Amino acid sequence: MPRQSDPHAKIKLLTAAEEEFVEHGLDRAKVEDISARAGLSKGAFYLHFASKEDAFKQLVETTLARLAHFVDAIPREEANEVFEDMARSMEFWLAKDLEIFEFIWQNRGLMRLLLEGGSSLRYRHLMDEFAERTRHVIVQSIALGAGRGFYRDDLDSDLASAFIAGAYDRYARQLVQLAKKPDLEGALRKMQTMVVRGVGSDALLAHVRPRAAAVSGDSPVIVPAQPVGPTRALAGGDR
Amino acid sequence: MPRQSDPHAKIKLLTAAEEEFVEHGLDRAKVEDISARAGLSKGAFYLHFASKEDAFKQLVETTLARLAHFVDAIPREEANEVFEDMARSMEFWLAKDLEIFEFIWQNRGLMRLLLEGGSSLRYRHLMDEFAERTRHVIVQSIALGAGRGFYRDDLDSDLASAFIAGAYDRYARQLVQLAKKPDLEGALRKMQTMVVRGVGSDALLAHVRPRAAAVSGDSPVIVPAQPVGPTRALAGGDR
DNA sequence: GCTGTCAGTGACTGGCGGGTCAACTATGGT
DNA sequence: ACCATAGTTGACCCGCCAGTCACTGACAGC
Repeated sequence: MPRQSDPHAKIKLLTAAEEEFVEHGLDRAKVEDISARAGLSKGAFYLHFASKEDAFKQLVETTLARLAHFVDAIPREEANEVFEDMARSMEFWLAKDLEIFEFIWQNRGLMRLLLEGGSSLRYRHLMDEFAERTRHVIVQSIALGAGRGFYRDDLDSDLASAFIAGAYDRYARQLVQLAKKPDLEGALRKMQTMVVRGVGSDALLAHVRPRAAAVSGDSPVIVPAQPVGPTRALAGGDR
Repeated sequence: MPRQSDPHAKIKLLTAAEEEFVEHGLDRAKVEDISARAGLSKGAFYLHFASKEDAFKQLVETTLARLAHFVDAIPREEANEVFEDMARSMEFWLAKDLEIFEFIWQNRGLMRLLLEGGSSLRYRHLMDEFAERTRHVIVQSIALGAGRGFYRDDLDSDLASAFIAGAYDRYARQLVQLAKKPDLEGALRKMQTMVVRGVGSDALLAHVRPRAAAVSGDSPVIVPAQPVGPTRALAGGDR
């Protein structure tokens, strides 16, 4: 049994590959550069991966799988009776959001690549699949909340989902660009407040920042600079 | 003066190029395929464009310039006194949104490419520039509205902008995927309602779907199927 | 009809980079 | 020491495609 293979080789290659993909996108990342960055040769790369795309797929699939794991857990937990209580329900969702966005932060390089689409059009389906799967979980999860009068009854479900998804989606896109980790919990709490104001029933709304806002705790920032208006739609429309 | 050039050649090439770019992305679109689709030869392509990227830049730049035109017009129009009246102000914004989304619909092929990032990472800056420019216009435009008490004073401006931009951004992404043109005005009106509920002051809120919803006109759809909940973030998936 | 010009052509070139493999090297067993 | 085995290397091969250019032929003017 002569010569042992470097047990870290594959990990080093995956790390290097992620960095190169994030920097240049799938198409323009070069296998030579990936192996060089890992301190190995081109040949070594092909000992561990069938092709450049194979490495990419492994990266993306494992990341999305781990992300999906958080989502898949929801239906089970939701059978719980906490959902009879709106306040506790909101806390549950907040905790879920926090878990998910924490993961996004930790994997911000790859997530940025996926969200910004540097993975060439042929890989959109991976993201789409994940999205569809998530949507399905959400639909069944939330049916409960709907029955419990959590939401306004005059909503257009397509638009409301665009509305909610858009807000969190955009925050995710913003997050992966940051250099320093922000106060995730505070941000998600505020986001939840705005979303609930937008689509929640009056009953649910009562559980959100009960009355006046500026009491003490988590600094409701008053910012005259860059106020907000009903446009900015579009593209990277904001920072 | 021998031989006239086909006056439609460049237009045919641009059209074909747009289609190929939309289908395959910048990197994988082939100049041969573009010219073939235009019914011309590869050589003809290079009579009109310095390179493949040149054609791409021309397409993107002209489209973004036309889009920016709508946005740039806002500050001038906003000097108007309609902005003293909240209801008229909302109608103004709605009209603007409609104009912009109408344009997006008409150019959905290219917009899809830009939003989904099939243009290789090196062209993000074009979109980013546009976004930054838009942001600037919005900031100065809305400063007015803030002074007039249009918005809640406990907003975190970064998050509120993510919230608003996200909603419209997501709707744009959804729109460019559709095969059939939806009722844009109805959709944007509902979106505005949700957004205003999320960030508007109580005063502004009073101008939105005054009281109960289901009166007559624009069908407030009640949809038990796929209800909506505070999740779906993320990529197409939303929280 | 003849000629000069120039839009348009498409075979060809060059190089880039994904993927291969014969040679090389480190290691453990005898 | 020497061999057998398996990990590692990087020069090489080759397909692909952006970009070139000598050539073709349509057309205007005479």
